[in-house]
This record gives sequence, structure tokens and C-alpha cells, in this order.
Amino acid sequence: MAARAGVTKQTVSNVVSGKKVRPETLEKVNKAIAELGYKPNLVARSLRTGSTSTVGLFVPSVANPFYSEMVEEVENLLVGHGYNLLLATTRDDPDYTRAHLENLAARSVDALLAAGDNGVDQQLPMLAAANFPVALFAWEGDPPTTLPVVSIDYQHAGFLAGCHLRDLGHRNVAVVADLPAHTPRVVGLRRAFAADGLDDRKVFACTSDDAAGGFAAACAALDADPELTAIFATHDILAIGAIEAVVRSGRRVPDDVSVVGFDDIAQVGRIRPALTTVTFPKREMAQQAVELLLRAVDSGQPPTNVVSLLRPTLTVRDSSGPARRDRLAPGTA
Amino acid sequence: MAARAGVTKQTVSNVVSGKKVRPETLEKVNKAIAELGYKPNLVARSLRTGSTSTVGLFVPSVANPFYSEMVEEVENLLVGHGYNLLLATTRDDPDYTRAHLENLAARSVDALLAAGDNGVDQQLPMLAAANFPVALFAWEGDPPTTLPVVSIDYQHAGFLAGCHLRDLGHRNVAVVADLPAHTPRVVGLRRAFAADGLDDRKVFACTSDDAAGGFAAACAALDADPELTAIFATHDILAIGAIEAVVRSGRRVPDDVSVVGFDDIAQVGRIRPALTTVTFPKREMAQQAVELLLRAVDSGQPPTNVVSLLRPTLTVRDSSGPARRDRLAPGTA
DNA sequence: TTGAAAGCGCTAACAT
DNA sequence: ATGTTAGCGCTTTCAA
Repeated sequence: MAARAGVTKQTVSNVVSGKKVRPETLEKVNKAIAELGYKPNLVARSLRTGSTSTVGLFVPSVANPFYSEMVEEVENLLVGHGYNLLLATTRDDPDYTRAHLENLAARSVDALLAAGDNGVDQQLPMLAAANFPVALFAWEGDPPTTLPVVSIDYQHAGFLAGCHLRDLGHRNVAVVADLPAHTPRVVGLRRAFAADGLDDRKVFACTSDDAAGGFAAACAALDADPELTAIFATHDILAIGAIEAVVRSGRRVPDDVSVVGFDDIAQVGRIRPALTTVTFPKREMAQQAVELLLRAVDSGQPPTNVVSLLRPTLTVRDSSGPARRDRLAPGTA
Repeated sequence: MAARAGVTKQTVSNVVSGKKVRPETLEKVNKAIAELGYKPNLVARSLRTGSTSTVGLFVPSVANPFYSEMVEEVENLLVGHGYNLLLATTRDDPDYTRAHLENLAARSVDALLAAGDNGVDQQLPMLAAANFPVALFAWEGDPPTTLPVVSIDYQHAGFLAGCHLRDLGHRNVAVVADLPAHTPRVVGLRRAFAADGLDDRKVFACTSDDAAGGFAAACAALDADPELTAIFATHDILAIGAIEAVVRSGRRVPDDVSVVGFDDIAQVGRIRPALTTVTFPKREMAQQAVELLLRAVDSGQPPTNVVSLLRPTLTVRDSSGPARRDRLAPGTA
């Protein structure tokens, strides 16, 4: 290749990376490049420079729409910045997480974005010790001080949902939750009901983190207290299962029982009843995280150590309504 | 590192890659590895061997549940075989596709799985010329002869949906379709109605490939012919929009209008009404494709040039029912 | 501005 | 079974 243009490979390298080259040399080299269809070998470049223009992304699972929407955003941003996406699913498992992490390190990725607490939480020391920038993403538990976090104010989100239900007159609310993962959402909800109190026995943990799990937990909730007027599900998929449980029990949503979800994944606004849910600024979150990371990559400095908690908003649709008057708490009517 | 164990780096290499080594040497080296926390540099290995243990996957978008479920399957399989996943979204755009392809080639990925016709179809020659195995995945158009294809018999799938509706007595069916992409599904449906014919004017193209698009197209269909008794949507998301359109128009599903979808994405079995749809063997498809590719990688041979069309099945739920008797075609009652 | 030399960390091939 | 040599294709450094 170099010989073809009558120059050294160094000059070719200069041309490819846009360094100062005499116009006539430039032309000569570009001609040879075109003729030979020369493509620089990025692996060799990576070996030499130690950087790969590749960013790793950990998610618990891509099948979960919340995460797949995140993957979409992150991929688009990375491509826009000239980076590649190496995707790995942690399956909420510390061992998978660890294996992926070692792999990424050995491959010299430029940065890593890790979403979801489970599995990742056990590898925090190793993540913090990585020799490339790492940020936590959609982190729900107590944020570690060692790593930057870009996430959502989950507790506030739960609070929003709670206020909504309380304002509608609901006093007998059950929670269908993926626990312990979603504890902050439940705490927030509980805060909204502080004065009236929310019975611990009204919190139903799901045995599986899907619609079937939400269905089962909601059935249990309805069995335990046929008088309840609202169900808060800690994410939309569980809410879909909960709605099914309510309807199957012969009750109506929202006339008899209101259901509120969490995430605002695509399509839940179009099913019947359209789901009332807490909406996250997903795009902004992805943007902040990616920029935090790439700024660190570009500067060669460790990433700014922040905890950035984006504020969610409530999206009221058709699945929530006023509590049944015959079940209002005394003095509220 | 090598010095620490008192051997050459070659011996270390042999230990790491599990070659024949004398037990005592093995122990010595392993001790040094543990002490120094030595990790082989995979980039250097890749430069030397020309292979990266990385497989590229192209999908139009990860936000679409059909593709994200595929990504999940493929990732799991690849990890199981010791490979990494480099994910790229084509956005149905030939330019993105091309850019990603050149990038992957420069990075020496070991193989590429390309899903979705749009954008990819324009880069077929370049894909076929790649110096690593490439397979087409979830390919709906006419399969090219130059590349192996692992896909679904989309036309048969449409046929299944059509037979179902015809058997239920439906004669006045509208189609809500993402065209031209989903033409084979429509052709299959039409074949089921061959005798009775399916009017071209009953096919409504969606202007956007989401629930809003399905909603709009279904509204148009209902306006054009208030007497229709069934709508076939070429995928589930469109079907969700179509159901909304039917319900908003004051009709009931399935009593007045049946709706049948396509894909069986997660959750459509749990919404109300639970969607009747055509189910794909996604896992099998992912398995076949990944194995086809990895077999080629392992053997160093080009992949077997097959067209493997998996057979879908019909999943009947609540969104389809008998045609209204007052709208049955004459002689069918 | 361009050339020459060195080396990133690994493995293939051959010699011992 | 282990050591030696060479080189993958690039970029960094220094010399011309």
C-alpha cells in the first residue's frame, strides 16, 4: 500500500488521520487508497493507541422494553459520536457481570455504562477499579460514592404516583412490586400516604418480574382485601398483569379499582385502558450518561463524580380515577 | 510477566491457551499470573490471529420489541459460545448499514447477522463480498442467492391468519400494513381468500410503523367500509393501534370487528382483548442463525448457503371471533 | 513535510 | 516441552 503511492506507511497514516501533508502527496496517496481499496486495520490501531472507539453497555435484559428503549437511545448517541456499542446482558447475575467486565477490560473498551442494580451491585469495587471510565445508569439503590450515577429520582416517582392516588380519594391501596429492587418506588408511594399510613401487609412482592408475576400478586392483593380501590404496580409490565387480574375478578378499571404503572414504555398509552403511569425522561438520561462518559474519554480524566437524578413526571390516562365513593375513608367524602 | 515466572512469554501464551505444558511449569506460571493479576490483551491477540470473538448484529431498531427479543436471544447464544455482541441499528437506512458494515470489517469481526430487509437490501453486494461469514435474518423479501437466510415463512404466516378469519366466516376483511415491507404477509392472507378475492382497495398502508400508524390506517379502513368484520394488521403494534381505532369508533372487539396481529411480542397475550396473532419460533430462528454462522467461523469455510424458513403457528386469543351473522356473505350463513 | 526505526502484546513456526 | 525469532498493521519518536 505504502509502496504503491511511493511513500512510507507513515505518510499514509498521516493522510488517513488528516495530519498535515503536502497537497500533491495527499493526492498521490488518496489515489493509491482508492485503487487498492485500502482500509486501515482498526485492531492494529487499537493495539497501538490502547483505545477502541467502543463503549460497553450492561443491561439486565434486552427483552424488557424499559432497557431496550435505553439501548436504542444509547446506541444512537454513541454512533453519533463515532463509537461502537458492545452490548452485554447481566441477567441480574454477579457472575455474568464479572465475566463481561473482565472481557471488556481485556478488550480495552473506552468506557462502560452499567444499567440496573442487580448483579452490578456486587461488582462495584471491580467497576470502580476499572482502567476506563464507568458510569452507573438507571440505578435505583443507594448510589455508591465511588462511581458517577445518572438515574431517576425513583422515590420521587413513587411519591408522584402516590399523590395522584391520594388526591383521587384512594385510601385503600395495594402495591404490586418487584422487591427488593423497587423498594425506593414503594418508599416514595408510602411517603405520599404518610398521614394515613400504608399498611405493610398491602405490599405484595411478585414472584416473577413479568406480567404473570403482576397478575398473581394482584390476585393475591384482591383476595386479601376485596375492598381495595387502587393498585400501584412498580412497573408497567406488572401493571398490565394487574389490570388483567382486576378485570378477571369481575371488577372494572378504573371504576372499581384504579391501576397506576411505572416507566411509560411504548404502547401502554394505547392499550385499553390506557395506562396511567410515571414517565421518565429516558432520552435525557441516556444523553447525560453518554456525554459524561465520552467527556471523560476525550479528556483522559476520570468522569465527573456526580449523582444526577432526573425528575420523572406523571402521565394520567384512563386506568386511574376517583375512588369509589362507597369505599372512601370516613371524613374524606 | 514472563520473567516473573522465569519462562518466556511463549510459555505463558501456552498456559493461557491451554496447550501442553509440564505440570511444574504450569504451576509456576499460574502462580505468577495470580500474583501479578495478569490478563492477556485480547486486542493484541486479535491483531495476531485476525479474529476477535466478536459477532456483529444489525437490526433496524432495538425499540421494536420484535427485534429486541431477537437481540436478547442472539446475545444469550453468543455469550454461551464465548462470543461478544457488537450491536448496530440500521434504522432501515442503506447509509447507516454501509457505514456499520465498513466499521465491522475494519474491526475484523468474526461474523455478521443482519436482520430486516430495509437498508440491508441495498448493501447486499457488499455484504456478500465481506471477508467474514454473513447471514440474513428475519428476511422478508425475495431471498438473495448470494447469502444464507434464516427466516420465517412470512407468506405462510399470512395464510394462517387468513384461514383463521375465513373459517370464522369473515368475508369483508381490511388489511392494515406496513408496506412495502410486509407484502409477503399480505400475499399469504390474500391466498387464503383466493376464492372470494380480497379487494386491493381493502389494503391500507400505514404512514408510520407504530401504534399511531395502525390507528390511523384502521380508522381509514373503517371509514371506507363501515361494514367490515375483521382487520388483519401486519404486526402486533399496528394491531394495538387498530384495536384502539375499532373501540373508539364505538364497535367492539371481537363482537363487531375481529383483529388479528403478527409477531406475538411479549405482553400482547395479556392486554385486553388478548390479541390473536401469528407466533414465530424466535428462539429456534436465533439458534439456527447463530449456529450457522459460528459453524462457518469454526471451520473457516463460508457458511452453508441455505434458505431456512421456519414455520409460524397461529395463536388464537380473544381479539378474533365469528363474523357478525348479519354481515356474513350470502350462502355462508 | 517526510522517512526510518521501534514497539504495542500477542502467537505461529521453527529450533532446541 | 520450552526458547528463539519474526511479524500482525499501526502510531510514536526522532532524524533528515
